[in-house]
Amino acid sequence: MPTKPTWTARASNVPEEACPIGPVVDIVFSRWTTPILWSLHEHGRQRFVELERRIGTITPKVLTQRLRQLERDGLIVRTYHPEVPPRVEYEISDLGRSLAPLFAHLATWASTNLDTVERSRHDYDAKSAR
Amino acid sequence: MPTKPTWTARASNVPEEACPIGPVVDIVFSRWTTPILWSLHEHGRQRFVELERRIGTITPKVLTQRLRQLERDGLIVRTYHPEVPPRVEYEISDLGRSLAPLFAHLATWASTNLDTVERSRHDYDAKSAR
DNA sequence: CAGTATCCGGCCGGATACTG
DNA sequence: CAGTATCCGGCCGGATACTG
Repeated sequence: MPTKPTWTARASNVPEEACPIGPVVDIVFSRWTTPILWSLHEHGRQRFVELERRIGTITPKVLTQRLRQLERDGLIVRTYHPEVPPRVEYEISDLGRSLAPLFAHLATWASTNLDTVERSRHDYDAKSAR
Repeated sequence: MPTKPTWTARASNVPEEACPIGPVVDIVFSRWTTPILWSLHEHGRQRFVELERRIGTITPKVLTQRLRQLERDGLIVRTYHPEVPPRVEYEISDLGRSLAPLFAHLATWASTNLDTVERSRHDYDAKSAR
């Protein structure tokens, strides 16, 4: 859980000025969580290696860390099948699924405004150059 | 711009499996951006020190970095008044303001589900302990 | 298969001091 | 006031090798 301590500290230091969405951002948008949740939501229940391959550039160590975090937060469910070789399946939970509209909202904002951001960056860099 | 290279790299390596909300997450939810945008949205145009005090635990160096990033992305507007002493004002842009519904959505999700996350964590930790 | 163990580099953010 | 310059520690994530 990457930046959580930061938010928590800030919230406790200056409670009245705390950004109300701080804690939830740490839960939902910490690193690798969106591709993992997205993959689980799109392609359903998956094994460890499937997720690993689908995400592409994540290492097993980090994937394990993120999956544990998401499981602890209740956003995914891990099922262990005691077979040989072992089989483990991950699926999105109801709580995780409840994020779908939010993600859709974000995707909509992106498709509408991402090119505006791009243009802004371009203009800013052009001005800085001269 | 903190984790951007990561997302970009992943997207270019495995385009077909890329999480579509990756890039926008880096823009909107990179560190300190939500409290800055929130403060600017709630309290209107503010000077550097006002923001610094309101956010509470951020250092000037980091605040400058984040403000520059947000300005470059077009989410805020910086106005420099050439006086002595200098006066600089920051305000949220139309593009930044367009994030308000999204933030509201996030706040709603948080108020509905944050205690579920808390309970899940508690249960998980209790199980791990034994 | 589904991870764990170790090592390691880079980067980010904090602290501190200074400036036009 | 609104920053910049420097230094520095910690942490996170990647690479690699290994295991029940």
